[in-house]
Amino acid sequence: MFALVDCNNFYVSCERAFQPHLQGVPVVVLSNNDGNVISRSAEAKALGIPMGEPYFKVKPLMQQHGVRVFSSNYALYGDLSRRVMHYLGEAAPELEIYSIDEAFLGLHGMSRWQGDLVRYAARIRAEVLRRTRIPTCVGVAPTKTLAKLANRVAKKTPDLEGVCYLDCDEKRQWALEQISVDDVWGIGHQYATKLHAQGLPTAAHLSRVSEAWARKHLGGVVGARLVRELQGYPCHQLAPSEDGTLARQSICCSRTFGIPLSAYQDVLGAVGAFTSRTAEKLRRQGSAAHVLTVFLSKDRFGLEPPPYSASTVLTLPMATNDTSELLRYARAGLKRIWQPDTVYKKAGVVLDGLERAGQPQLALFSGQVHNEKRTALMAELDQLNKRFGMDTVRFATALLPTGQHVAPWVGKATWRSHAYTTRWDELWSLRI
DNA sequence: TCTGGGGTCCTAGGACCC
DNA sequence: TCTGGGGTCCTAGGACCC
Repeated sequence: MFALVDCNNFYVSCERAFQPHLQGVPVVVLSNNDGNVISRSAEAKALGIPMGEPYFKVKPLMQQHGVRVFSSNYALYGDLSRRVMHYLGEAAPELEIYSIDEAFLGLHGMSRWQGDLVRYAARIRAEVLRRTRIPTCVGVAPTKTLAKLANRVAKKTPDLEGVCYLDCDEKRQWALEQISVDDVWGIGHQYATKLHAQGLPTAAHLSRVSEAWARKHLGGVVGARLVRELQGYPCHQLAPSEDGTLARQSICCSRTFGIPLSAYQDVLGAVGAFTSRTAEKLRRQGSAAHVLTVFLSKDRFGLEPPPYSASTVLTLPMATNDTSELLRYARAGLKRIWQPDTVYKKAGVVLDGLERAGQPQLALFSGQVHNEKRTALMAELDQLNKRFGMDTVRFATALLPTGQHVAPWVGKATWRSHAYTTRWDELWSLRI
C-alpha cells in the first residue's frame, strides 16, 4: 500500500505560513524572473487565473481583483519542504521524496499496527499542519498511480476531509470515474487529446483498454504499466534511499537573464555562477560528473529565426566535482558556442554521467595528493557558504565587474518575500 | 556487387512529471 | 516592455563489433 502526501498550492501556502493575513484572499506566486504564474490559491483559481500563464497577460485581471503577487522565494520553500519531509520520514516506514511538495510513503503491513489507514492519514495531515502550517491532502491506494489519483479525489471532494483511501474494488472504480484522463499521472496533453478523440474521457475508460492498445498509443511499455497500475497491479516501487532524497542522474542550473546580454564577460559570469551552483549540488549528493553541457539560448518569442539554442557537450577525462575544474571546462564550452553580435536570453550548465565521488582513480600519486587537497578545499567552501550564506566565497569567474552590485543576468524578483527561515538579516520583519 | 544474424553502445528526440 | 527551472524514462536509429 502506498500513500501520496501532496501539499496544497505549496508555494502560496509557504507565503501564507509566515503571513497569516493572506488567508482567504487571492494569492499567486510567479516563476523566476516574474515570468509565469506557478502557484495559485483557491481564490485566485476561482478568478480564472490559469496555471502557467504569463504574468503580463493576467496582470489586469489580478489588479482588478486585488490579487496578492509574490516572486518565487526558493530559500523559503526549500526550507519548509525539508521540515515537512523530515516529519514524514518519522511518521512512515518508507519515504520517497518525489518533489518539493510531494512524497510517497510505503505502508506495507501498516494497517495491522496502525489500525485504520484513514485515521493514520488524517493524523499525518493534522501534524504537518500543526508543525509547518502547510495544508496537505493524502491519497492511499495499492499502487503509486492510484495513490496519485486518490490524492486528486481527496482534493476535489471536500466531504473526504483531505483523505481518500481506495481499499476495495468498488471504491477504486468509483474514484476512477471521478477523474478525467487529463489528470491521470503519466497522461500529458498529447495523450489526453488522443484519448478524448478515441472516446476515452475518464480514468475508468483508460483502465479498461487492452495492453496492446496501451503499448501502441501511450508510449510502449510506459503506457502498459500505467494501465496496469490503474487496475491495481503495482508496477512501480518506491525509489530506495536512506533519507528519502533521490540521488539525481543529472544536475542542471539554467536561468533566463533579467535583461538580454550580448557581452562575452557578462555571459561568462552567468555560466560561471551556474557551474558553481551545479558543482555544489553535485557535492551535496556525493557525486562526481563525467560529462558537462553548456547551452545558450536566444529569445524564443522574438523575431530571430530558429535555432534558438546552441549547446556543446564536453566529456571529461576523469569524473570530478571540483568547482575550479568544472569551471575550466564550462569556459571552454562557452568559447566553442559563443557567437559575437548575438543577443542571448538564457544560459545553462548540465552535468551528466554522474558517479560516486571518491572512487579510486588510476591516477599518479602526485595527482592523488592534489585531489585530496582539492576535496578538502571544496568541503571548506561548502561549509563557509552554508554557514554565512550562499556565495560568501566564490570563484573569480563568478565575480562581478567592479562597480556592479547585482550581476546583469540576475532576473527580476520584484515581490520576493523575506527568507524568514534561512537568513538572520531578514528575520526582523517576521509577523505572525 | 552481393551476402546474415546478433549484439552493444551512443545519441537525439519525444513524452511525461512537478 | 513583459513568456520558468529542473528533472525522468523510453524508443528509434546509427555506428560499430563479431
